[in-house]
Amino acid sequence: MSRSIIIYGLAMAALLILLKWLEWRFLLFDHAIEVYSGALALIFTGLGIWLALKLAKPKVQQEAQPAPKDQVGPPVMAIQGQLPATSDHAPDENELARFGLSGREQEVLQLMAEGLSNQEIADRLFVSLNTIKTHGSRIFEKLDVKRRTQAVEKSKRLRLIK
Amino acid sequence: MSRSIIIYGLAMAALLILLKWLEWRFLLFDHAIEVYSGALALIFTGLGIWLALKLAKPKVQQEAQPAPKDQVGPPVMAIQGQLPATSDHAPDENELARFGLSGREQEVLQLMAEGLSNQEIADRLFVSLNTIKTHGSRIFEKLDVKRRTQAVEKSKRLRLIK
DNA sequence: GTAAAAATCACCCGAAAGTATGAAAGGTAA
DNA sequence: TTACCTTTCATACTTTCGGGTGATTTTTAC
Repeated sequence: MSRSIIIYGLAMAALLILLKWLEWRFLLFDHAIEVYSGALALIFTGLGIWLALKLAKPKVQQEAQPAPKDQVGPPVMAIQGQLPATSDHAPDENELARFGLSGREQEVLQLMAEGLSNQEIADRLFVSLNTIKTHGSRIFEKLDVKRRTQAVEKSKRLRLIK
Repeated sequence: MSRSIIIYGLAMAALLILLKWLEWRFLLFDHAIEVYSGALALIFTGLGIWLALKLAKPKVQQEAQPAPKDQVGPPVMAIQGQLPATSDHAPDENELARFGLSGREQEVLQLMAEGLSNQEIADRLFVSLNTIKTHGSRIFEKLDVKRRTQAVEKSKRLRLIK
């Protein structure tokens, strides 16, 4: 993205230099300025379109390698050795340990992932709403996310929960 | 869309006229041409961006509507058994049609699933927060859920989104 | 060209989520 | 016993979500 801006700047500089050259080259023309203007306008319109598409496109940025969906092959060999044979629906213990989620926190996270509200989770676990909020904050902190939706996305992607 | 092009044409004309006026007004400056060029470049870059945003909007999805005919063939069992012939990362068109989500709604839903807040989605799609809220309400209504977490859970389970 | 659908935006308001801070009880290990 | 962790709960506060309503503009379909 920032690269696009740099490229844009370079293109702008190059075109202005080109303009300068044209100015010197064809100074004779009376209406050169109009031609220049039109060409400039068209060129930079195109540049703008390109820029807009560049900037509007980038959608997903992955900051972590999604855990391979299949336990096949000789995986990239995790950060700290691992035993691959995890079942399809069992949380990855090693990944889990990486974030240090306590048992209760995992429970809450699981229920969050199922779409329950904090109040519903509190009722389900027979604790107060405030307690769930506290757990929630801890979870977000440990997973380094800001919202429950992010926590769910990340924990599912990393197979922390089923 | 065609109106956008007309507006673009008019804007270009107006700006060239403005340029002509500036030329007459400040002809004294030696480096006026550079200033003009820079201003023109910036203005038309902006115009290009605007144009791109206007024109590039309805470029992808759409035409997801032609399936009101409920060919209730294979869908329901798609949860885990064998997903229909669709690729692993492509939404299930049949399921999708069942809920009648529009193109924009699918986009918003996808971003919700990635953990973005309404404000972030609004920024990403270059629309207002209120618009995203409206889309959200429609999505929840169509999916028959109450919260975004539920919408994400359900749509992922039914493979409405990747 | 008109009608319908989709997309956009606004305002209000209550509910839910999340932050910050503090604290108390119980279990565990050094 | 002390130190630490987990779990529980509370109050106060800010932010985000989501419902309801109404509206305009743009696109698409006929």
